[in-house]
Amino acid sequence: MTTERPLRADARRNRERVMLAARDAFSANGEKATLDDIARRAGVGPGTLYRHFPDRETLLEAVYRDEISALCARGEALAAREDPSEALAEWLRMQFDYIKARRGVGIAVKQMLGTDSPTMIDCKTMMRVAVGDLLRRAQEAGAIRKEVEPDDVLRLVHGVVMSTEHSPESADRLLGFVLDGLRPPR
Amino acid sequence: MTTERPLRADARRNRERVMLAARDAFSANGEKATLDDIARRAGVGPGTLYRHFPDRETLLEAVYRDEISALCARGEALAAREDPSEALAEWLRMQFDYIKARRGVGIAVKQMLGTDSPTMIDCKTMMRVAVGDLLRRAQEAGAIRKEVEPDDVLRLVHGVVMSTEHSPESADRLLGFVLDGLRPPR
DNA sequence: ACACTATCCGGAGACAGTCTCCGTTAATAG
DNA sequence: CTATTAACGGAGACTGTCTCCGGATAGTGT
Repeated sequence: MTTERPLRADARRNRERVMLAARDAFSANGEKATLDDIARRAGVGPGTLYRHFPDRETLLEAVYRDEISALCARGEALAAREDPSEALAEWLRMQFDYIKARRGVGIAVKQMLGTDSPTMIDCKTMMRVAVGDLLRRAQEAGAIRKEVEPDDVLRLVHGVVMSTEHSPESADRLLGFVLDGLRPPR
Repeated sequence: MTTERPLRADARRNRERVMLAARDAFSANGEKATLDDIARRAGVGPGTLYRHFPDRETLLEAVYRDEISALCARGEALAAREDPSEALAEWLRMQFDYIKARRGVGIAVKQMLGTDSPTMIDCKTMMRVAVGDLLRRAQEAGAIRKEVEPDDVLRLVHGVVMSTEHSPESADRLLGFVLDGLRPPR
């Protein structure tokens, strides 16, 4: 067990600042935001940034994790809905909105999606749990095929989101087709 | 009209070499292949590489265009098949194989998919034509909904390919769902 | 309030990759 | 064979990533 000392006040503050600046920079400039620039915007030196986040990837992961976590939390709130099919669809739509708003983050994360870092595994797990719940309800209501798995849904929606990145107007249309494909063959 | 002088023999040869080296490097190392390294592998100086391809993007586009072109040619051959539904499915499967083999190229291209460079527009057009033909036949055979457009198919398959990049075993499964979603609601 | 020290800050700079400039080489025309 | 000029290739400017360490400061004990 490593002794978990709490961060010093200034350290915590700086860490927070960097993450905010990074979130904005990645959202706006996508993957080509420079780290030194993020440090400058955050009002800290490059050294400080790199101490908190050893490399580009770590910083990106931290930002991404925050966002995913928020997304999953909103998913839980939806679980209470009466119509399970609509709840699932609504959650998927939320993901679209997220990607639209944080376009750059998505792209940047995409590049390192293969890396099985603990953070990434965490994110995937969070997502799986969130969608799993909504999916199960929709299946029990007979709106979705029994053999569909949480990962299937995640991958499909992820795929549609990615491929409609530059043509958002067709996103709903495609999502519609995909959802139709998941319904039980009557 | 710019006078189109034919390339000098050595220039043509070097250009070819660079493209080969680039294709291999991108396939293997993905987006992080360095251009100077590609030049070295191709047996030319960096200056030569940059004269033929002013920047990273141009080189990538050239490689990509070649591959897409080959893919479309193979699509035409499929158009002769008897079963149009199967021909379409087969072509989509070919795309999977391509991406699997040239993983890095795909990733790298993804990052600049927004750029509406002439080359990219060309590639999209080629693809649209290729899939349009197969799609129309499948629709006439009643295997696919009438309202589905070529772009829908391209985006969907592109999405599935992207999102199963790291879990190829589920690609067929997902493609199956997607195709089901495109079939006429009976 | 004061001093002490573990912790943290920040910027100079090492290193790597992208791309340019220009003197040299060699393909092609006459 | 010579002249012309397209093309070569490497030295190096520039930019972004990341490291190192002297100086500053929050937190702690007195």
